[in-house]
Order: sequence, then structure tokens, then C-alpha cells
Amino acid sequence: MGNKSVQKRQYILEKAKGVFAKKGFKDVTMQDIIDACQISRGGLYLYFESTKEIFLEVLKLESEEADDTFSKALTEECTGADILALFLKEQKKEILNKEGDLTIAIYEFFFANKVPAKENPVRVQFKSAVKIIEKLIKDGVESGEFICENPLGAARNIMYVLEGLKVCARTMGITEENVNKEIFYIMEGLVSDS
Amino acid sequence: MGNKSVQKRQYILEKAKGVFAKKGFKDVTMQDIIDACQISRGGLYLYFESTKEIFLEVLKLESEEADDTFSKALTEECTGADILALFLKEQKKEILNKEGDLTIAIYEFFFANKVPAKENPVRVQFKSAVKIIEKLIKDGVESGEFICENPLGAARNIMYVLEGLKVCARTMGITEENVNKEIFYIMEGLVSDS
Amino acid sequence: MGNKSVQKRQYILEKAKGVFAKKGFKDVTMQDIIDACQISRGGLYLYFESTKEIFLEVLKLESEEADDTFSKALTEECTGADILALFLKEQKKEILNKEGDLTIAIYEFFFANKVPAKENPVRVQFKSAVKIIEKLIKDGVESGEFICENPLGAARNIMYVLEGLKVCARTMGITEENVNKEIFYIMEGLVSDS
Amino acid sequence: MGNKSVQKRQYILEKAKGVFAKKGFKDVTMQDIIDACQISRGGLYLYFESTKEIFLEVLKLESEEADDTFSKALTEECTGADILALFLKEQKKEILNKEGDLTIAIYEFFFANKVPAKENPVRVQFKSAVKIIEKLIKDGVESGEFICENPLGAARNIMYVLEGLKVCARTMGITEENVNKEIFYIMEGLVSDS
DNA sequence: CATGAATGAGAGTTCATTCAT
DNA sequence: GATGAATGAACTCTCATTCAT
Repeated sequence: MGNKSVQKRQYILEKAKGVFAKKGFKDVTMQDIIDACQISRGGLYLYFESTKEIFLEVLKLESEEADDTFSKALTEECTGADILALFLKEQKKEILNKEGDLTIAIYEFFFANKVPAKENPVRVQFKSAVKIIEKLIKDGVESGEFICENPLGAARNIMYVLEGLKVCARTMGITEENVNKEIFYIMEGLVSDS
Repeated sequence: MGNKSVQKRQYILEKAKGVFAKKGFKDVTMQDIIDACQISRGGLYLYFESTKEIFLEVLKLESEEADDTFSKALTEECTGADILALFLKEQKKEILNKEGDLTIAIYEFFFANKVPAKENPVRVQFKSAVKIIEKLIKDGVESGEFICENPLGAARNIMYVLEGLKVCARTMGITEENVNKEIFYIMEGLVSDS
Repeated sequence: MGNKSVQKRQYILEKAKGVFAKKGFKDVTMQDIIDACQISRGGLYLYFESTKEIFLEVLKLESEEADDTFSKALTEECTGADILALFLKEQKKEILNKEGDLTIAIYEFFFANKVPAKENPVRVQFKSAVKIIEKLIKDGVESGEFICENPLGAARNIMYVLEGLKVCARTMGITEENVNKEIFYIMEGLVSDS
Repeated sequence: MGNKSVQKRQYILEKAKGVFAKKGFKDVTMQDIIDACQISRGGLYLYFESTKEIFLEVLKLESEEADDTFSKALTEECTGADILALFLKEQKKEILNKEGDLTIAIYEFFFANKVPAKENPVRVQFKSAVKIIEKLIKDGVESGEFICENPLGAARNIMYVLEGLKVCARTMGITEENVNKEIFYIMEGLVSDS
């Protein structure tokens, strides 16, 4: 149902995003969102009927924004290596930004909610990132910046490392230096090959 | 507290482990553990006062067992490459074994409970694994099986990839083939270097 | 209040009647009636301020219609026995028609809402039915169709039996045969007297 | 589960019975029963999980008690006519006792909860009452106190009249005189037959 | 007149935690 | 030591009722 005021809906989703960023998924109650939005119980239920529904909507918004950011980056005049470096820098921020992004909430949610592969936004985003990185590496190889015999394998390796860093940052703690080292290791592997 | 019967304590921890493996951390209630152990409410509280405490004790047991397994493997007469392959095979099993190990519980727990680095068992285990892999690679290089200029970097890379695979397996689903490809990519990087 | 559009008022009452027939009285919410009428919340409150008020209005309409039906039957050229048989046949239908009439709603309503005897529509209808049946029996006696020393008593007995059948049909279930037997027992008592 | 203290269970059922007698079935909340019992929320849920379950248990108790009363009456040395008169007197009390018995609650409950015929306690009790009345009439006929060609029909007629009286008493109000008249009409039909 | 978003009281349910036995 | 009944805070969800537009 294309219910109620669109602005309020957006407003709720924004506030809810903040809550999920702060508390993950499982600990978030409708009450938390009510408090964050300063609205009434019934008011919230008018728009959404569970934290699950709200979370999925938040994710939808997020992925749209992410797509925009990515497209913008790609349209700018840069070499593959530049863009990859930029991408990794962004990822570094995300990896280290322990409170304030949805990573933990996403993990918690998808641990508990099995979603068919094709509709799984995490998977979709992962796969599209792999593809883009592969493309960037290929560009870099063509322009002579990179040396790489298996761009797809390298792209996947990069994505899994980033995912590993993200989860380690949130379970065991990680320093910026740790991340730098990994990124350096990755770039090194692409630049020289000996 | 050197409390009560040690056997019962162990018994509770074993049963609790099964519960955590099945339900993660956050969804586990004291009642779940009571049911699994077939003991009384008060009986459980006599030994532990929260799921958190129980979980940490379960982890302690786990890491001791893990250490044992590792040591045993290392004492056997094998080349570095063999042991690494064996290790990766074990990891593969763990990555794909989506239900029945503590991975999700561990993630959920450490997302929510920040533990000082040195006492953080996940971190401790991660670091020790890195060290061992580094050693194995060095051995492999010495024996001519591997070519690697930066064994520590490679070891860390491997561990982050494995962590990435583990978390991806539980959030977006992963096939055995996916894991095989990643492991192959890693081994390939160690064997050939061109 | 000679409020607003009379048509809309009637329209709401008709739709509401359907809702009460389906759900009884207590389970009906203003939302149910809103949905049935496809009008707005505020729109409904403009005409009625509670399900109670709506229900009483629905009953008023009903009893008017019932009176009409009865009068029509009485004006037709029939013997008392014929009309009584016709009346009982109608009652049989009502007794067995478990979903789709207001019986349950009426019971639920008047269980909870004590209404002064003279204004109580159920009572009014009951008493008028008794009077009519009494008249029919007297007619039947006069014409030699019936034998009955106490027409008023018989009329009351008939009405209580019918009421008993109605309530039993809705609490314990009743077959058509059960009803037939009772009606037969009643008619038998009027026809023969031995 | 043969849970917890039997006394407390009985205690709750007794108090709950009072609540149902006072408020019917649908209006009774768990809170009402909590208040009546002066126990905690969780305490109540320890024994019962819904008003429906509680109500069914209350009914069970009731029917056991009713059976006892009946048996006792039957074992006493009385003629059929005496016992029938006694039974009708009891029924009169029940019919007029508008607040304080479960009649309304029973109606409300079974309007909304269709129960398989054989398990339906209302039906069971109704049928057994019919049988007993039939027996009493037969006894009366044998001893010459009654004249009746169709004891079963008469018994059913009596039960439906009583049911009708009960429901009318609760929807439209009924005086003791009304009930007396009906009982007199019934007894009259059994004694004389002209 | 009419709309429907917004409110908040209140019902249902679950669980960590305590404590008398 | 061990038991499990009892407590009450916290959550989810629903609805009658109001009110700005």
C-alpha cells in the first residue's frame, strides 16, 4: 500500500537507520525506533509492521545510494588504478567505521534471515562489486599499470579480504595500520608480480 | 569460583555449545540451556549467571580443543605445503558447515561485546593462525614447494580471505565451488609466482 | 441528529449489518465497518460514534422489516394452522442459518448491554410474536384445526422452544432433523390432544 | 504438563470462574484474572496460556460438580415427579441467577469457538439431561403420576424451553413469574392430558 | 462534510532473575 | 547443593478516538 506521507516514511527510515547503525539488528525494538522518531506507537505501525520490514526498506534506500556513488565515481575521468585506490580507500573508511554504519546490522539480519540468493541484497552488491573490480583491474592491465593474469580471481580475492577485514574489525578490533597493510599487500600483488 | 561439581559444569558447557551452534548467541535464553541440559533453573544459575558467561566458557573450551588439534597436526611428519593444504581443507569444512558450529554465535557475541584485545579469544586464535600459516609458508619456501616473498603478508591475506568466506557463507550463501576457487587462487599464488 | 445524507446513513447500516451477521457484535471494530463501507474513518464517526450505536440502528431497521413481513403474511387469506406452519418454517430457516443472520450479534449485544424492558427490541419482538401465535392458535381452535385449552401458554412454550433451538444451534450445533422433531412435537400437541 | 502446584491451579480456576461469571467470556482478559487472583503476570502464564484454556478448564470442573449433584439427587429415594420438580426448581434458580453463573460466558465462548460435537461439553450436558428427564417421565408414567405418550419428545421440549428461558433471561430480562408459568405449563402437560 | 494520519491506552507474551523450600 | 514457582519489566500489536487539513 502506497500508504501515508512519503516524507514521514523517509524520515522514519532515516532515523531507523541511525538506530540500526548503533544497535545492530537484533537488539532493535519498535520502541527504539519510536523513540528515535519521536512518534507514537500506532504512528509507526501505520507505516511499518516490524523491525524486519523497516530494516529491509533501509537497506533498499542504502543500496540505491551506494549505486549512485559508484556510478558517479566511474563516470569521472580516472584510470583503473586510481578508481581502485579510491574504492579501497572508501572501503577502508567503512571497515574502520565501526559504529555508524549498517555492517553489523546487516550481518545480524542475514545470519538469521535466509533470503533467496537473487533477492539477497548483500549478495547482489558483492557480485556487482566483484564485477567492477575485475573491470578496473582489466583496465589497469591494459594501461600497463597492473600486472594480473586472473583479474576475476584477484577481484574475488580482494572482496573476500575486504569482507574479512570488515568482520574482523567488528569482532576483534582492527587498527588502521592493519587495514593499510592488507590494502598494500593487495596493490603490491597487482603492481609488481614477482 | 571453584564451584560445585566439575563434571556438571562440563556437561552444561557441552550441551550449551550445541544450543549456541544451533541458535547463535542472541536468541539463546537461559531456558534453552535448561531444556538442553534437563536441569533446573536454579541449578543452572548455580553454575553460571548469564548466557554471556556460559558462552565465554564454551569458547574457552573450544580454543583449547582447537589448539590440541593444531599441535597434533604440526607434530606429524608432513611438509609445510601438506599441512597448509590440510588446514585449508579443514577451513573449507568450517566455512560450509553453516549450522552446527559456533561461527554465527561468535560473530553475534563479539559484535555486541567488546572484549579487550588481549583477552579476545577470536583475536588470539586469528593471530596464532596467522603465525602458523606464516611458518608453514616459510617451510614451504625453504623446501622449494612455495615461492613467496612476503610470507607474513600472505598468511594474513589467507586468514582474511577465510574470514571473508566464512561470513559470506552465512550471510549470502556460498557453494563449495566458490570456496574451492578461492583456495585454489591462494595456493596458485604460492606455487607459481608469475 | 437529523445529520448528513440519509442515503449514506442507510448505506452504512446495510453494510454494517453484513459485518455483524458475520462477526457477531463484540468482535466488530469500527475498522471492520469502515472496510465494509469503503469510507473514511472520520466519515463513519460523522454518522455514528460507536459500534453500539450502529448496532442499535441496524436492529431498528431489522425490526421494521420484520414487522412488514409479518403483517403481509397475516393479511393473506390463510387459516391459522397454515400461517403457523409457515411461521415455523421461517423460524426453522433462521434457526439453521448459523452464519448470515444477526442472532449471535443480538445475543452478544444484549448479554452485555442491559436495555430497559420496554425499549428492548428483542423483548418487544418476542412479546409480539407470542401474541400473534396465540391469535393463530385461537383461530385454529375456532376453525377446529387445533385443540388447545391454553393458547397463550402454548404460544409462549413455542417461542421459548424456538429460542432454545436458536441458541443451541449456535452453541452446540443442531441438525435440520432436530428442528423438525421439535416442530413436529409442537404441532402434534396442538392437533391431537391425547 | 502436570505443572506446578495443584492447589494454586485450582485457586486460579475458582477465581477465574468468578470473573467469567461476572464478565462473560469475551471481555475477560488475562489481566482480569491476574487481578482476581492477586498473582503476577508471569505467574498466571505458568499455569495457563490463554483465557480460552482457562475457560475450558473451568468448564471441566463445573461439569464434574454438576454430575455429582445430579447423581446425588438420583440416589435419593424420590418419585420421578419429585425429582423432576426438584430439577426444574434448580433450573429456575439458574435461569434467574443472571449474574454469578457461567451461562453468558458459555454462550459467548461457544458462539465463537466451534467444538466437535462429541467434545462439546454443552452438548454433552444437554443430551445427558434429556436422557435423565426422559427417564424421570417414564418413571412418573409407570407410577401413574404422569401421563405422557412421548417421553423423549417431552424431555427434549422441556430442555429447549429451559434453554430458551435461560437465554431470554439474559437478553431481555425475565421475572420469576415468567419462569413459574412456563414450568407450570410443562408440568400441567405431564399431569393431565386433556 | 469528509478524510485519514496520529495518538496512546491496554491486551498479549516472554524471560532474566530471585527465593522459599 | 538443587529445585522450580513466582515476579515484573519490556516487547509486540491493536483500536477507539481525535483533529488538522
